[in-house]
Amino acid sequence: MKFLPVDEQLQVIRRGATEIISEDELADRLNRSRKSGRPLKIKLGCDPTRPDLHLGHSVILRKLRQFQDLGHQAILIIGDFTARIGDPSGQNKTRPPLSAKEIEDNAKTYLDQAGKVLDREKLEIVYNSDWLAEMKFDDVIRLSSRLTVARMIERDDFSRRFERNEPISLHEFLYPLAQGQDSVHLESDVELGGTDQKFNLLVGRQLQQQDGQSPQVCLMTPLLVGTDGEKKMSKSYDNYIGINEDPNNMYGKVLRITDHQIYPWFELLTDLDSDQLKEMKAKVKADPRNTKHELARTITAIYHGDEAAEKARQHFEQTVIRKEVPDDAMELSYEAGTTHRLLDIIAEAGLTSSNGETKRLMKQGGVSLDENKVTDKGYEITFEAGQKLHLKVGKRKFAVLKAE
RNA sequence: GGGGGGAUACCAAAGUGGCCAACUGGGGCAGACUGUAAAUCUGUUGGCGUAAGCCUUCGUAGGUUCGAAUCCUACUCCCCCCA
Repeated sequence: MKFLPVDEQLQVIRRGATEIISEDELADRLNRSRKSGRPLKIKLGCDPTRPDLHLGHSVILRKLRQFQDLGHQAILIIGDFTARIGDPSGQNKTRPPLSAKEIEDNAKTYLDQAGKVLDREKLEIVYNSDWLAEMKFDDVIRLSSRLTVARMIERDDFSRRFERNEPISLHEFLYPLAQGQDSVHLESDVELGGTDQKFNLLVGRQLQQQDGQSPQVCLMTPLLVGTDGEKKMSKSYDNYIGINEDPNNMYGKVLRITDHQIYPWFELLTDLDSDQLKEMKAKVKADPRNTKHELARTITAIYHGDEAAEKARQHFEQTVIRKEVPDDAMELSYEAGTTHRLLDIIAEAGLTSSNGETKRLMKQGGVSLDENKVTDKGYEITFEAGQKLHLKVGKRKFAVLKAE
């Protein structure tokens, strides 16, 4: 394996990274790896508790991919054992432990989705139950003696919970130790994580050092701000864009972000090089509208391909800008001469979750037939042969009613 | 082991016998507006029903009462203080 010159590698690695502890050590390792021809071991742990990946997760996965492309060995740890604890980082609640079956299913889903970002062929996948489950109580005691309570509770997620009288279970203290033990076991050279992982990553460093290994380099990426423009992207805030999301939704959701997010998203979610990024920065200012569309298209194309991205753009223009019924709207057929209540048609098509909701929408002007709002709850349609009606329910649900 | 506090809809949080399907805020949804699915303003936010009305919901199970989220009993879970 031939490696790029160290400074070129560093340039790629640095992109979008918040902090590297430390860069000198990293350069040093890259140098040695280049000389010996041995790739670095890059560790990323994943938590198989919530299997649906979103663009927020993709930031760190993309970073791992970059290391792969530079010729290094990416190791993805499925935290099947640590998932039984639940990472307390940034949490204000104890997480409920999962069953073995749930973890297994989640891990599979996770890999399917992560495979869209990573090079699966070159990826090493390990399960941390392989070594953590083997540890004796004795080993656990020795491990937990390495960190003091004071150090633990100075973390703000713990101290905050402590101050607010929220419960902290004792086993949560073991999480960073377990994660650190992973690094010791794998003898990792670099560990990746979000900025919220700093404490955990540093524990890995400390444990390696105490075990006579050279401590891993810690690389942190920023937490991606979600579609609400405020909080980090997360499923529980419902401000996320899933990796598996269909192209139309993906495109539309990207377009929803605030203007000042456009640039960071380019930086963290796309492959533009530093020159292109610089150009983008200027573009965002000059023409936010089109630049945002470009962002939406780029991101959608990464996960669904160019063609789907282009279709998504058209879909958006059609439905949101021109407020027309999209070409791919569901079609419902009715026998000519029959009469149906619109309420029932909507219910049968599953466009709303209850008749109450449909009535509410009607009252608010959210239901229309061929561009005409229907506000009468008892509205009935008698179909004539060959008739075609465009039904719109809410902002994004469409159907074409046909009479045969 | 002892003492105290708590559990309300998606989340937070009022309500302490009828006016409670339950104040308010956040979130969601819709309308107007917009380059936008952003921001803003307005409305709306358990189910069935054209409607009158009915049904389900305030930790769980019983009870008191014409009537309970509200009172009583038991249970489950959580938090704090002292040890």
